[in-house]
Amino acid sequence: MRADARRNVEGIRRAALDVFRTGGLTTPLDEVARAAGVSKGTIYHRFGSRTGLIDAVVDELVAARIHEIIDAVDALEGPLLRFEQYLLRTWLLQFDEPAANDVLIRSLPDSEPLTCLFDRACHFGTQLLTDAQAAGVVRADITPEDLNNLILERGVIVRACNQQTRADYHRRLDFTLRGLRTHR
Amino acid sequence: MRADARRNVEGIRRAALDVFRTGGLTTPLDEVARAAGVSKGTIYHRFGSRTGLIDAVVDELVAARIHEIIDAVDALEGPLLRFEQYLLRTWLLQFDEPAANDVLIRSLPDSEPLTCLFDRACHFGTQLLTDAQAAGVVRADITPEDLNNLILERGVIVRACNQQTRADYHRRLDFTLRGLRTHR
DNA sequence: TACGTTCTTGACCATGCAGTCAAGTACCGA
DNA sequence: TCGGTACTTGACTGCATGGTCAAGAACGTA
Repeated sequence: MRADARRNVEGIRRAALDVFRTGGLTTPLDEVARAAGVSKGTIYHRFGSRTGLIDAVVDELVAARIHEIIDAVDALEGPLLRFEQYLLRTWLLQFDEPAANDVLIRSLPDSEPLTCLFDRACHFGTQLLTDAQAAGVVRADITPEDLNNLILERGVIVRACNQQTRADYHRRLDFTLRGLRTHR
Repeated sequence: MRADARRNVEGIRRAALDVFRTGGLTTPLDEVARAAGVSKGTIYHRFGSRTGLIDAVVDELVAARIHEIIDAVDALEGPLLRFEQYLLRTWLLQFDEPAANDVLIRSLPDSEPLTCLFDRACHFGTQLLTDAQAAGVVRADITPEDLNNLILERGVIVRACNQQTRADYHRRLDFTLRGLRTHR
């Protein structure tokens, strides 16, 4: 690969990271091209498709964030705390990072590393749910699909041009969490 | 107005009711035109704009449904029951009638009758919330804006190509409702 | 029936996006 | 320095939408 081509590929990757970070993975590729100082054609030539470009950046962009959550929650004690913190942190990530949200709600043609990432998170959540239910602190009638749906819903909400402040968003998450606990 | 014109206006209105009922108020006007057996131009000539057409059908299409809810809830006793039934019925309406949902989430340039309809529902909800809070059965930290937001969120969710069955949707609404009640 | 007025048509413009490719440009080794 | 190959460009097609308007069709009255 020629020197200028290598430079361009790196430039596009960096531009994509930047643009996707703030705008999500569905941002028009023209914007990435403009940010990288190349033409759209170059992106397609180098990465094949939007999906190809996403694959090339998704790890650096999103994977770390999701693994952070899993690790942080894994360090906590108590089934209710673990379950609720997992949801809470995921929901906040969805608010803060449109790109992570796109992965979590699968708003894209499933690429391989993306699907893998999603499945890992999904599996972890299911385990937390099961544990919390076994301990009797979370409603027994919640299914793994419900959990999945709770994250999906939040993603859709965040996406639809959210005008609420982060503080309000955060405060309201507590309403939803309370509805999942068991009560006498 | 000529006889054929009057016939067309009626046909368009009926087609719009039909098409909007199933597809929501943002359905392409070409579809309405096709269903009415006229060209798109005729709709614009007769109703001025999409908003004009909506104004001409929104009452027959949506107003009745929303008033039904208000009346039904108003006949109930008990602040918690009233509050929860209002939310529940509204959320189900949003699932069942995309057009009503469009009104509730204000996904359109606000036309006058539409705004009026929305405000009425909003005001009624606020009253129910206040009553329920005064009775101590609903969390005191919920604001009227939160209530509004709960409906908005549900609307956005329903809109984003919902694959869940009505039964699942209904079942999951209970999670959210539970989160609004007071608990020791 | 004939003609002016009302009405309708559908091709047209504009916008915003994905994705492609022939033609032109830039690199780099000989 | 030169030439061939690698690379880039940006104009193009295609699609879906909202909305417009000159020209032709239909009505209904005289």
